[in-house]
Amino acid sequence: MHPVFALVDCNNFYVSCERVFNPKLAGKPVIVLSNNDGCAIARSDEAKALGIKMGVPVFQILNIIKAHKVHVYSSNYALYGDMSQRVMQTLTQFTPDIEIYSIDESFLDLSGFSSHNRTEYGRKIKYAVEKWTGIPVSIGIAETKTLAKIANRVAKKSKKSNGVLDLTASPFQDKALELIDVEDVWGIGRSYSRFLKENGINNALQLRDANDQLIKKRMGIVGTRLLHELRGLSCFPLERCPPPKKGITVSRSFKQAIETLDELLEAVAAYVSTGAEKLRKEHSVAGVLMVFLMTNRFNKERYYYNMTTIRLPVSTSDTSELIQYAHGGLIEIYKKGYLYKKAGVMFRDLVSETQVQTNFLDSIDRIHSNRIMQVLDNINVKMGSSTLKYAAVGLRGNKKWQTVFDHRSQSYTTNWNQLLEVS
DNA sequence: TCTGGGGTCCTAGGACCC
DNA sequence: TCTGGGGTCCTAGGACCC
Repeated sequence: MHPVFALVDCNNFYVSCERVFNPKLAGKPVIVLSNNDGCAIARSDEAKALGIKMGVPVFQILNIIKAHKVHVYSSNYALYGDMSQRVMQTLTQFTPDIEIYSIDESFLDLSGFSSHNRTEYGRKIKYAVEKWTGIPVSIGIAETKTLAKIANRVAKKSKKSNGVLDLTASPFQDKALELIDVEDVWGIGRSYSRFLKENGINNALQLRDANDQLIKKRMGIVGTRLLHELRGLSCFPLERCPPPKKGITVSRSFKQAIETLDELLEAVAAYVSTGAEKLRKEHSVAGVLMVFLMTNRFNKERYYYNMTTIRLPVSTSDTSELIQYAHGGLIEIYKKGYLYKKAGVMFRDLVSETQVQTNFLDSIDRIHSNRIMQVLDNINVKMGSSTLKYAAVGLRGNKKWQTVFDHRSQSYTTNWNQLLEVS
């Protein structure tokens, strides 16, 4: 029997989250910005209609923002994460066969439903999510994940489908595929779409019917699987429980460029702190630590990037220990005389904290340091993150590297001090 | 002047070994 | 002048995703 997937995708998710708590934004152009209020990363339909592209730097669209009174928000990940959980919880009420694919998308397994019930069930799901969370969603249904993605896209576009489209055994499947530009197919990015267009393949239908050898030669096994998926042969099963993370990265662009090693040491200490916190939340320890720093990547003159890899003698999630190693690495790769714009740390070779390989030369009291980390995490959870932090992060406020969010909405759902006022 | 962050998978090539 | 072949492991870079 063929599997059947539904892809539930929140419409303009970050914008929709802002709208839930500020209904006046309905029907108006709204955008949400990346860190440091740098780029537009979410746009309402009205903002898209104004020609605001995904990822465009804000300074390039200031005139559009002004002329059309676009509402601008800094990103508020605490809020979006919380709203995401509510949406996913609602979906779980409908089926336990769910794969949470990203902050705003889930695949559901609908194989058990007969074909004439699926659209109706999709409508029920859509209605429930909107009613219980305030977030509008679209649902695409098909035999493979790739086709479900396409169905979802058509569902969003076409008035007739009204947000839910079942493409399984549909006489309109070819028409739907024809509507989808090849660059909008899941798995086709800039480089592949250029190649495909050079070969006269412009939409999903032409890609489905393309020559296998041509695709295989340029896109390898990835391309072959993609063709299978478009032809209705499922290659990507539903992943009910996500596999454990392979790495954790924390990196930030600085608000202002910095030159001195001292400031970089502070920034890196801060990134290690958040990373180690994430590590402990996952109950993992890292075997490898990588540190990198770079100048502005858009300035080709005087560009510098460097990275170092540190194998830790004993896998750990201890903040102060990791800060020490990271500082060692940073000193190694720092070069004087550059204007640095970004730095970061990566934890790799993660394993569960229960299976740490101890080292016979290890001189650290790990039971003691584990207890300190627990106390630290507990206080920061209860009193707000970074209530307690390491001196290495720096005590002065107003740091050049610190990320800014000048247009942030309140943290309606996650902070007691900022509950929505009802008037 | 101003340009996000965090992931995964695949592949090619080098190092090393027998 | 001739100077193997094959396997594994690791890494860097490319491509893609949200």
